[in-house]
Amino acid sequence: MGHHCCSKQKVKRGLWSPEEDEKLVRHITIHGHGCWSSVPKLAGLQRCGKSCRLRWINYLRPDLKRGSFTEQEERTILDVHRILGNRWAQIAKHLPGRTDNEVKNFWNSAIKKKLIAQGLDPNTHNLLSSSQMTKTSTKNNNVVGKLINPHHDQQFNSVFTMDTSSGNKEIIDPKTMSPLLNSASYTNAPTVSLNETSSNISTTFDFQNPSFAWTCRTRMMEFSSCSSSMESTVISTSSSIPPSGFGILSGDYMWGNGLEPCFDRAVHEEILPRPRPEKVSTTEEEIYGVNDQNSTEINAFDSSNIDFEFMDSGLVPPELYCNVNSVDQLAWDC
DNA sequence: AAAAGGCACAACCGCATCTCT
DNA sequence: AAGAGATGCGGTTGTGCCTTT
Repeated sequence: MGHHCCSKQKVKRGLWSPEEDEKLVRHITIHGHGCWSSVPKLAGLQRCGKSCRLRWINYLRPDLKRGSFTEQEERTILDVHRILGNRWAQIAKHLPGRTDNEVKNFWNSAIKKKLIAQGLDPNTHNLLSSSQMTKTSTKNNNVVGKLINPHHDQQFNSVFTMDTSSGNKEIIDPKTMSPLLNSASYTNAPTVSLNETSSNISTTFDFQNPSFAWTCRTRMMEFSSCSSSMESTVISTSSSIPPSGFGILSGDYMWGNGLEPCFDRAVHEEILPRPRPEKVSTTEEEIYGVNDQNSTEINAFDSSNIDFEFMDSGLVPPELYCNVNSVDQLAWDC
C-alpha cells in the first residue's frame, strides 16, 4: 500500500527504471518539481510523490557528487557527527553534493565500524563502556582513557588511546583531539607519547606544529565522585598545564590553524561558567574572550599575544599560566 | 557450480514539523 | 485556532552484487 498522499493512486514501488528516471528528469528540468504530490501525475509516473522527491534528491539532481567519499569528507562527517549526532541532513549540508541518505549509509557501513574497532562509542565518540572497554583492551592489548572533568561530572570530548605494546606513540588529530583514523593524512598533527608505571600512566602531548609545543601529563585514577565507575584520566596539576589550560590551548591551537575547535563546547561550558578569579589580570579577556558569560559564542583568545617562543620550549607564558591556574584551582576544588 | 552470507546502496515507512486555508 | 495536506527527516528494510563456503 502506498503512502496516504497517493493512496488513491495505483503506485509502483521498488527500484526505479531508467525510463522512470528519464520521465522525472524531463519533467523537473522543464517545469520544476512544484508540489511533489502532483509530480507523478504531471510526469506520467505511477509513483508516490514522496518517492519522486526522494529519487530526485538522492539520485537524479544534477549537482550531486558521485563516487567514494574522500578522506576530507570522512573527517568532516566525523567532526560534525561528534557535535550533532545522527542529524544526517545537517551533516550533509557540510558536504556539497552529498545527501543525507548517502552520509547515513556511509556512516553505518564504514565509519561506525572504524570507531567501534578503535574502542569508541559511535554515538558519543567517547570510550565504550568499561565492560566493552575491557573486551577491547584484552583483544587489542590497548589501554584506553579519557579526559574527564570530575567537578562537573561531564566529559571532555577528547579521547586518546595508547598502545602499550607497540612503541607508545599515536597521532592525535588536533581538530578533534582524537586518534586519527588515517594518521598518514595529517602531517601537522601533534603526537602523544606515553609512559606507563605500575600505578600511573603519564602522557605527553607534543604539539610541534606549526607554532608551539607544550606538554602535559595525565595519570589514570579513579574518581568515585563521577557519574560512573568508569576509569577516568586527569591531567596532573603538578605539571605545567592544568586541565582547563589544556582545553584553552587546544582551542587556540586549532583556531590558530584555521580550524574550528571541537573542544569548543568544552571550552565554553567548562571554562566560561566558572567563577572568575578575584584577582583579574590584564590578560583575562584573552582567556575568557568576551565578558558575557551567557553568550553562546565560542571565544578563542588572540593568538598574537601568546609568546610562542616560550611555548616552543615546552612551557607556558607566565601570565597565561597564572590565569589558567587560578581558574583551575577554583574548578577542581572538589 | 550453487547456495549462503555479507555488504553497500537504494528505497520505504512512520513520525514530526511546516504551511496553507 | 485548528485541521489537512505537504514536506523533511531518520530509522529501517529491500535489493542486487560480490565473496565465501
